Amino acid sequence: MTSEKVIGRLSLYRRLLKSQQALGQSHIYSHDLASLAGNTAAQVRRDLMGIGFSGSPARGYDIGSLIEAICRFLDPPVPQPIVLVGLGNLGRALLAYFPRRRPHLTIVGAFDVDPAKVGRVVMGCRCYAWEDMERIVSETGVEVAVLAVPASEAPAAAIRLVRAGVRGLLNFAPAPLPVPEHVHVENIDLTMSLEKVAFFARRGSAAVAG
Amino acid sequence: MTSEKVIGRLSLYRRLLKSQQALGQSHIYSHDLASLAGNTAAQVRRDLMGIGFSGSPARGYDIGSLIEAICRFLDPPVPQPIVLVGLGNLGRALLAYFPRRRPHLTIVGAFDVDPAKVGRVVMGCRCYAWEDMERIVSETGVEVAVLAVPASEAPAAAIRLVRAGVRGLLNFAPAPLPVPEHVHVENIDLTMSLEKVAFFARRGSAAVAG
DNA sequence: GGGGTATTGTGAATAAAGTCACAGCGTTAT
DNA sequence: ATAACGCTGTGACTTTATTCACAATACCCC
Repeated sequence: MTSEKVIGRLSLYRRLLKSQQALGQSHIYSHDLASLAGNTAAQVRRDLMGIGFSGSPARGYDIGSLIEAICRFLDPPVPQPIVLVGLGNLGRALLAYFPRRRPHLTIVGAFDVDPAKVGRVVMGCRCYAWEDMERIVSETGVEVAVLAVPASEAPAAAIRLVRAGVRGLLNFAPAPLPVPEHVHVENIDLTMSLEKVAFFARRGSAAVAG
Repeated sequence: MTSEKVIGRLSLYRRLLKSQQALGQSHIYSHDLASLAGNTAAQVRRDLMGIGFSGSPARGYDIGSLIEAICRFLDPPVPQPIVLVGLGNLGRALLAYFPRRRPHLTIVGAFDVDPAKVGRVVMGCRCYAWEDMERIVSETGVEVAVLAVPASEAPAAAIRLVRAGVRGLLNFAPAPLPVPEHVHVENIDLTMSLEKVAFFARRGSAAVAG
């Protein structure tokens, strides 16, 4: 009932709600949230039903308490540290992209094979030695890693991370990761996405995908 | 029958097949391709059925002709030019990531609001003036754009691109794009993906998503 | 206060995606 | 030759995801 897709949409709803809140709105209808999120009112209502949140027929949903409810549901009870593996162009862009200190998800360090990068602080994030990865990850209890290394390095890095206790990987390398059942892998395959867009741009198709 | 997801998997199959080919293999079984792709043999067979490709019961699929068949299906008949909009950290990383000259999809230029970047060549790609976007895009017949601008700029940029003839957008900005029906938008929402991974890392769930 | 209105919450229906399972067949071994 | 094997191609089925549609509800206006 709380599948992969629902989690993604809840995260999206939260961000949209925050931006509406910043605009001064206090309530929102399923219909309006749906049009911001690019889906249907029925889906919004069902998703919110899934986390047990109720609105009022007259005012819709209270934005403040809805954000709070989504946070309670999505966020870890205690802040969750994350590491970035690979400080190439993409790794640096990701550091710049993610706010230095998200409330509950913080990138606490980076690793790179290049010894020249070790010890340096890039975008406010310190780079540690490649060999120390297992030790640091397991000592600090990191359970989520972002993999931004070349495809050839990705499988080996994933194995090392999993051995050190990682249970979730955000993988930008176009390579299958040989991880055990209990590890969640989210692949972001840029080439695939670009090819999909190019394909559908030629067809007259309308779609919005996460 | 040839849905969004199938297209994504075909693109993935092609890459996996190419790498197997580079390793010297000439044939592959649905079972083996599935394990590379992280799905099931039945799904591989059904996907290939969708593009009308047949293998042999004894040898499986001929890798060379399968790649060719996927190319015929996925690739544009004539090379397709692409523009990158936004030359910040992420834009530069994307230029570095995509091979300078993919066979059928080539990034032919970039745009940025920053006048200091205009005229420069970054990662082998020339940056043009922000104001010239409509003109250049429509004159060169570009139909696909990669949006790597801040969320606040994305909707306006999307509108301008669509007006200039763009029919497909790869959008990295966490903002809904107000585009007409016929324009295909593929959203890559990094924050959402990271939150999903963090969420499932705490559960004991196994999944692979594109 | 009472009727009208617009919205929520949700069971039921529909659609989409993925899996099963088996007939058919080329290959190989005997 | 012929039998046995293991794969593909595919109809039927299962599961998952989404939409429909409507009763229940809170509010507003008169």
